[in-house]
Amino acid sequence: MTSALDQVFFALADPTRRAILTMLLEDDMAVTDVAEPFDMSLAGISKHLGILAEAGLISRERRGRVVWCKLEPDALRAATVWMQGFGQFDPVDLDGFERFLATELRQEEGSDFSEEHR
Amino acid sequence: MTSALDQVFFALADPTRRAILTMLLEDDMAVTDVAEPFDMSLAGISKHLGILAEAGLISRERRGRVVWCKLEPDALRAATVWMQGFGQFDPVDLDGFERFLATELRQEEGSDFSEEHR
DNA sequence: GCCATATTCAACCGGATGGTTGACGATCCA
DNA sequence: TGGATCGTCAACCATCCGGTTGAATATGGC
Repeated sequence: MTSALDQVFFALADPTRRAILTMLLEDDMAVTDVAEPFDMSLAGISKHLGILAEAGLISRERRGRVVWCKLEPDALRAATVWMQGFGQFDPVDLDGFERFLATELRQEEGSDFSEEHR
Repeated sequence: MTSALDQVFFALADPTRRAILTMLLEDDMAVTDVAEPFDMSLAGISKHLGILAEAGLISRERRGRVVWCKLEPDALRAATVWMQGFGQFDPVDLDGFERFLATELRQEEGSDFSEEHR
């Protein structure tokens, strides 16, 4: 039996999947568009999306022949609560987040997301 | 190159490792005592501790023949900040944490931590 | 109906994970 | 010195992960 926490943390442990979540923060996206920046087969991305969906972090809705992916940030709540038990952290420091995202992206990108995710 | 975020989330994705962190919330512990509640070899636990230490979530200090494990909650900061970018969550709700911990432990324990972690 | 587009499924592969056991290195104590 | 305790290391094993390719399944447009 894998708990919800297992699935969420596991999903977050992969840089490609975190990058996808970050992209979805901007707006809902079609699978093909999600895949575009990555140097990976569409099937590969589809698997990652499956894992994110399984963890509840995104939802997928087919509209026509396009499957739209939508961020479901509520799935992070349990994990956040769990982590908060380990210390008082600055509540919602969005500037800090921006800075952090910037460095993470710089780390994980080549020119785009295309190289060395492992 | 595995980023710090990779390592932290990966470390948190395992219920045994989360249980260890929860135990260390109470107090520093010797490796043998950490291992005691689990139905797993000492070497197995030692590996988990290695992963937690690698992620910076705990530190280990040998004093005499005993190795003491200490929680290092600061390692969670980056991960927390990252997650906070995805939504406003209740700032530091310790009651919620207690409730959550309770259910998690109920889920993961048999009578103690001894059965079915996978 | 037919072809192109969008996405997933299935099989496969190398490498990583989570666990084991057994030997080894340290340290304490009598 | 010798024995017991504490912990890690090394080798091994089954399973899982992240990726691939190629076929299969919708759906839309002409």
